[in-house]
Amino acid sequence: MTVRTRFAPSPTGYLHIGGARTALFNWLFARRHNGKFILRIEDTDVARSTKESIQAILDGMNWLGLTWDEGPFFQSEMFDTYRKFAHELLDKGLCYRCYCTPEELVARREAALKDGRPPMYDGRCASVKETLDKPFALRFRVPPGRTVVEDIIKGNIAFDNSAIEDLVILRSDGTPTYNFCVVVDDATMDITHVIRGDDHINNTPKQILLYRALGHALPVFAHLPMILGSDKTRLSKRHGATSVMAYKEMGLLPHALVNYLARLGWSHGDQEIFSLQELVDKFSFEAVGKSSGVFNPEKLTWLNHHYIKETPAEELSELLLPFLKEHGIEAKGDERLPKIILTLRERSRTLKEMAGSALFYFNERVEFDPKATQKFLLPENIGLFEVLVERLSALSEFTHDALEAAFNSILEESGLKLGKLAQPVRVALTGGTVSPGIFEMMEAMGKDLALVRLKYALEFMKQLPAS
RNA sequence: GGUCCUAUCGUCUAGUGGCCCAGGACGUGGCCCUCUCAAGGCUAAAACACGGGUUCGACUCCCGUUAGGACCGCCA
Repeated sequence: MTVRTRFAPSPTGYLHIGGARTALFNWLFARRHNGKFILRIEDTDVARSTKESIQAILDGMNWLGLTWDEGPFFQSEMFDTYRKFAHELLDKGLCYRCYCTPEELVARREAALKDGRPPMYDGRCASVKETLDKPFALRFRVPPGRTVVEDIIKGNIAFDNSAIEDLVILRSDGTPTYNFCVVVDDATMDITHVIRGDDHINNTPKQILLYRALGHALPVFAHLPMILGSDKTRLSKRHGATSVMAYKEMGLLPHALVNYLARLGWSHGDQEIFSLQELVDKFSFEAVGKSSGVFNPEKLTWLNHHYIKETPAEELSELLLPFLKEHGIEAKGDERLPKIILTLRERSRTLKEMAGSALFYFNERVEFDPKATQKFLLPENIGLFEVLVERLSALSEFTHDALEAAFNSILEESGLKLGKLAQPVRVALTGGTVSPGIFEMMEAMGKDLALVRLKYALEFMKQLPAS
């Protein structure tokens, strides 16, 4: 039997971190076993589902590379199927008409909660024999007994059916409800492994009962532990960005997120870095932990930095373009870009950061940081800069090694240490005191721009009142 | 209130009865390297929630306590 897994988000918002991990584990397991990964949109709540959300989820999946083999299927297009199955159950007496109105139910639930009783449906319509001329919902008749969920992550979990209420499977407006749709879909789509968050554990016995009522074999269940925020409550906006696409906008590489998410709840010895292929080869539920985990943005950033350092400069060039554009820089076609990136990637944890520190390579004129100029662009350096401009102008090759040689000759003649020359030059070229190493930076910048800036700094120093 | 899940450094985790006075990674501190900032190398501090069993021997098995979390809709 071929493995079939599915990811079934409801389109009521963007793809969030937790959903992405669920999708990833489904995808990984399917790939690991040469199975199929199916995407199904659970949009039975017509009021809350939006087209934008569907697109946002698809975008998130595509960005992460979680490609699906079948779908996307939409539950809203399969209402007839659910109705058919629901009425079959009604014919068999496995469900019944419930004439209670939503208002009555809400009132009863609140009263029960207030009295400290379980807010369960009391089953009062279960014994109504005649068919009334009133709107009704269909409720599943939960049989007595015990239901055991065999979960390959959590182990066996037993539930007493008396604690499970007769759930509505078809609303009074004829639309089906979640638990019923899930079962009908997973059954008809031949899903072999239901992999989802462990917030669904309490739904599982209901679904098992529904499977049995439908006469269908059970899938294997795998309930993943939750992802928590720093305060150990369910991850939400309060904890920072939860949208997958927000991480794209922050300049994360998709594989960094994939690697991070995979390691959150799953492990393979002490290994931290995994290629996609390694993930596929090594993934197994035996190595998935049972306890929830706290989402740690710092570690994600570390991984991102790692992958930035490993990505070829040419590839990074393409990825960096939109981030530069945000600063008004159109760098497409700029041949210096790969070299520029090589100088920056050791010190950029995100693409956004990289773009931010690349600005001085592009802007017409550098913006002098007053503190930096006060400390380094001093009149006493005028002579030094004049010699430097002269030597550098004469260079036929503006490369790291040639520049280093030119600098060294000046240092030898003046008896100065590199730091004495490098810092003023750095300020002249970048406006500040922090930058990549000056030789690689100058090579990446190009001779023309470097000389323009050195000359400008020279003028700047000459304007200064002599101390 | 009920049902259910979980419990190793701040965080992610290794550990499947002796290899553990508990290993790795992120983060944090120190040192080295150094033209600044990084990167890199070395190094330090940092954990088996608690109490009972079982066993020659428990981080590992069982039971309880405590603490966290999730769920209890004609939402998904």
